Amino acid sequence: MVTYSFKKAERLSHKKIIQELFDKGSSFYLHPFKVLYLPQQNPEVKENRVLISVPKHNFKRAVDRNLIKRRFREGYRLNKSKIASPVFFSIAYIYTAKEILPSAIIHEKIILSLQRLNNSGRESNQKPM
RNA sequence: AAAGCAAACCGGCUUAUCGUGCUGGCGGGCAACCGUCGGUAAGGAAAGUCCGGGCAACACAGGGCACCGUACUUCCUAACGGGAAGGAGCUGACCGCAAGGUCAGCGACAGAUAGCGCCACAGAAAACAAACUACCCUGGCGGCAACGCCUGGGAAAAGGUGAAAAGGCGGGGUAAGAGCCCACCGUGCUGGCGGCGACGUCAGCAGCAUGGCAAACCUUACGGGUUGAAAGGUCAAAUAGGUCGCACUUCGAAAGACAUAGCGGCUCGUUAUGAGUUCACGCUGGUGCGAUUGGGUAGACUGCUCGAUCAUACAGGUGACUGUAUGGCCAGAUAAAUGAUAAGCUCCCUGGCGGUUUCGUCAGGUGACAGAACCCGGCUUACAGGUUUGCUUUUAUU
RNA sequence: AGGGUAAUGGAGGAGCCCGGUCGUCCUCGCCUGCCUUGGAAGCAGGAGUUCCCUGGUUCGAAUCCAGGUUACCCUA
Repeated sequence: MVTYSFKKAERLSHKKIIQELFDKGSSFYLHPFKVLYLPQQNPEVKENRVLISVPKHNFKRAVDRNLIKRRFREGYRLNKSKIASPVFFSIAYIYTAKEILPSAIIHEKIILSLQRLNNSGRESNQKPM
């Protein structure tokens, strides 16, 4: 059963975890995103946690920033089942494009980024073994 | 009917699938939470943060100075720099021979005889006025004369300069002139009447001595305590500390391993005094675990949404607004919910076709400005399109 | 959420408080000429600015007032 929900637990909101993610996490660029990720150490966490950030510098109006965040959340919600990694990640998406992209493109890019995450997830899982 | 302007109001709708925050019922779970069925979920500006108030904490004898703000009058209001009505002024239109009147619009509209200061350039002169040209008079010289030159005086009427030239216009008067005198207008003062008042109006007096700038300083009147939900309150991990207990170890023959004060490099060391123990000298430490405690960090909860509330009706008031009655509950997020996709409808625009004023139909496009963050009242700014009302213009019909 | 500062030739700055001969000045840059075999330096001359925008006050605004735009900074 594929669930399309997007609950609070799947959102990254703890200051310390975010700080750790930005300090230690790996990253890659995939237009229009910069993606940071870090395998989670806490064994109680049973799902991936994600945050989306849209710089105020690029989008002055709050309406535009909200629109991008909503399109991202929608795309992530529909495609998150494609994550097939054995470890759970903290993920940060930073929207680096200067213009507002349509939903279809954002969704497509999210799928691509999730596939790359899967690859790095297998690697990090094999290393400690 | 169309176009323009102004004001007020509105600011897409429906369905399907998936999903989000808050919340009620039921079921499951120790709990966190999960499932399910319901309810509810952004704006007219939520924006800019330009004013005002509530609320909260702290401060606070009274007065003055300084600083900041406001500025026609009366009223509305919790309050305001907001609003309403009115006054005076300016602008425009219309009516009228004119005097004037009506309508609409506009504005930070106190004081320049309280003081100090500034008024570039030009111009003779720019603020206790002033004689460049032209004007008038006296005297002298030249000349037949007209007149010219020089000296002394009168005079602000004319010229030109300037943003502004010292009340305006007309008449009298004069050598020429001058509020020097007079009428009207303007200005100032006094008084009567009307108005709560700004002010209006009438009468008298003053011959005018005293331009502008206060959005320069300033004066007068009135107002202003400071800080803002990151306020404030409650609970409270971790870490270090205080106290108590236990265990181990160290010192000592034993008691026991305490108290007070000072100093320093202040979780500790050292000095002094006391107390305990010993005849006396001397001695009066440390580690670990557990319990408890004050403050309080991370974090959580609260503040947090029922209110100067909304809708309707009636009443009062020219109006802003107020009162009464009945009914309603209308976001509470916090790395920050209110969305995505699809279809249809509707509105507007463009084009084609049929009718050819309205309209119908097909295809395509478009739907703005913009996202609550403690809450209200305003102001300002942004805005596709629509509705209503008023005014103006044009066309058609009667 | 609350608060502050700034905007002037191509670049940086002064001028603003207290309005006028201010689009004035300084440093660098640019252009032309001289000098040099040539270049640099130097010398002489020149061009270039809606003083962020829109209104208002005033005779007159870079300067005073109001509203707006943009940029930067501070408060956890």
